[in-house]
Amino acid sequence: MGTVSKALSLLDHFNRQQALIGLSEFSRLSGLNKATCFRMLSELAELGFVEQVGRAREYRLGPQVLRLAALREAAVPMRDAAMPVLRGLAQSLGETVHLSVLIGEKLRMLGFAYSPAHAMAVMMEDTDTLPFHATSSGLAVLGFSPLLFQDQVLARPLVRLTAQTLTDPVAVRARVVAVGGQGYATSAGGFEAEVDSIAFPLFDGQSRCCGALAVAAPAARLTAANRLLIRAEVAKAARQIIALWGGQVPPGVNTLWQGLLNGTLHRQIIGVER
Amino acid sequence: MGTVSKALSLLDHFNRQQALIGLSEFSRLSGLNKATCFRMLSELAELGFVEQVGRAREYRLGPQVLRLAALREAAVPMRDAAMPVLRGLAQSLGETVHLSVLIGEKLRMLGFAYSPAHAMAVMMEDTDTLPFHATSSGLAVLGFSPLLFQDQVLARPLVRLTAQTLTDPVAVRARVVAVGGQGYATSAGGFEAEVDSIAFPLFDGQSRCCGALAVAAPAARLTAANRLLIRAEVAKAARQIIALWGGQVPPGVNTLWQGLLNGTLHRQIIGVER
DNA sequence: CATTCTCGGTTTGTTATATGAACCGATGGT
DNA sequence: ACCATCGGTTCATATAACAAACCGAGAATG
Repeated sequence: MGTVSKALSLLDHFNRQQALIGLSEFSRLSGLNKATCFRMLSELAELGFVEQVGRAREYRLGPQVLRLAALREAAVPMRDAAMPVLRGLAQSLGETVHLSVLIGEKLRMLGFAYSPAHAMAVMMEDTDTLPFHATSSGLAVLGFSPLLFQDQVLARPLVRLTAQTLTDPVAVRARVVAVGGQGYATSAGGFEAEVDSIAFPLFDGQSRCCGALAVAAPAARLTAANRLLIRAEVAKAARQIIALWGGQVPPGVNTLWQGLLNGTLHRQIIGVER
Repeated sequence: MGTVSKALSLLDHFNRQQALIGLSEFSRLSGLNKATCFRMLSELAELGFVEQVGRAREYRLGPQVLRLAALREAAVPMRDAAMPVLRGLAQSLGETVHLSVLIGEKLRMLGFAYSPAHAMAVMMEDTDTLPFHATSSGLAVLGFSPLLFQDQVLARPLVRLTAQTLTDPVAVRARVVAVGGQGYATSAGGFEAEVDSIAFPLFDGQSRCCGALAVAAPAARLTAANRLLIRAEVAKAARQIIALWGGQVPPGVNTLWQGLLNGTLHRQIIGVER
């Protein structure tokens, strides 16, 4: 691994829980020598990627990332474009919604939206990187990614997070194939006990899968009827986001999704008649 | 300069005009060897800081910066907090407003807001780094920075941008001292001909100057009366932003600003009476 | 008040890594 | 057919990163 990668990997240790990290802690977290960490952090600080704050001279992310993000959004509106859709979806479903994108070989959370509808909701604060094998988002992405990428991911150790987590590559592969056949993915308690989720893949301009949109809810609230409604709404929102991003849904997937929408439309009409 | 700095400096060549940069162009812009650029960009790409796009495999900023910016904003709301104030100010004044922060030893633009009030407005698209000696923002920051920092900045070559640009360190130093005495800075055509601006310094929690809020307008629209109104409004907005950032205006500056507000209040009353 | 942590930061010889000139095949314009 | 330029690669060389040991300061502990 090159020096640049090491330095920038330091930034990966920041998360919503741990916004402040000291030098020694960086050394511990990264496994790098303290002197190495120091030099890297000094360089990062000089460039504004981190800044030192207060009493203990701990480090936190610096203002430079804001500038770059603003530039990126000006060139390629992505987060700004998607967030309103997320918020709308969270509100209409009354459940937590989150959006993740493929960065390198990791699936990373780009944003989320809560609903105030219920006192109990799935929290996403501490989730940064989504395991492919244990989340509906991960399965959704795998389901529409090249076989080569699937193999790479499934070759990595599949960590057990709950009693329900699938840790057998063969079992996961089967799920991935199923996802590819139905156009979306579901997960039941694989990431956190009693939390189910439904995820739809997102596609870029070349119809490559580049992320996922997911709804996560307490298993108890996901009745069969709810699932149908949610599935349809998330599909619609995923379509919106893909459109906003200038993406292109692969034809095969498109027809799969059409089916879902029609089915729901049908049920909604029935619902009105009742 | 360390490798990390070099690699991250590559990202500085992106701007709103040039969102896509090829390998050779990077080499030219940065003065680094093409092979060096390639390796660095490859590493940056792997981490998602840049991504390669389309036909010519050119590079652009990647989604990773969005993630980091979202984290930073979650920890230290800054841009998100300030932007509404900028927009409000732009609207109420009918002029372009911009916000810059000190990153390392550079003053970099973090955001701006336009007003639709006039067909002719000052554009900020292509401004990335503000020269200290040639902008009101720069002078505002210098006016409230430690002497050591002032010296460092004034020791650098002072580039002439327009016929009005002050390029004599002694003259600039005099302006800086004056700024310190009046609590804000003005600039007339020093950055771009026929563009005047008024800037107020911003302060962090330790009362250190960390940026500036500025209004830039065509010189013709800045009548004496307008200047007074603008000065008061920008002062108010700067106060708001500082408060939102958890900053602290130094006592001396605070009394200076009080004077400005009172003066304007007086004039506003007169205006109403007329 | 002395002891002992751990903290952020620094030093130094060693070694691994970044560097840069030349090169390659592809592409596109003339 | 030519030439220029593109993104990307190779390899000997030199530079910059590395790890361990060391500092002084501050907080906790006795």
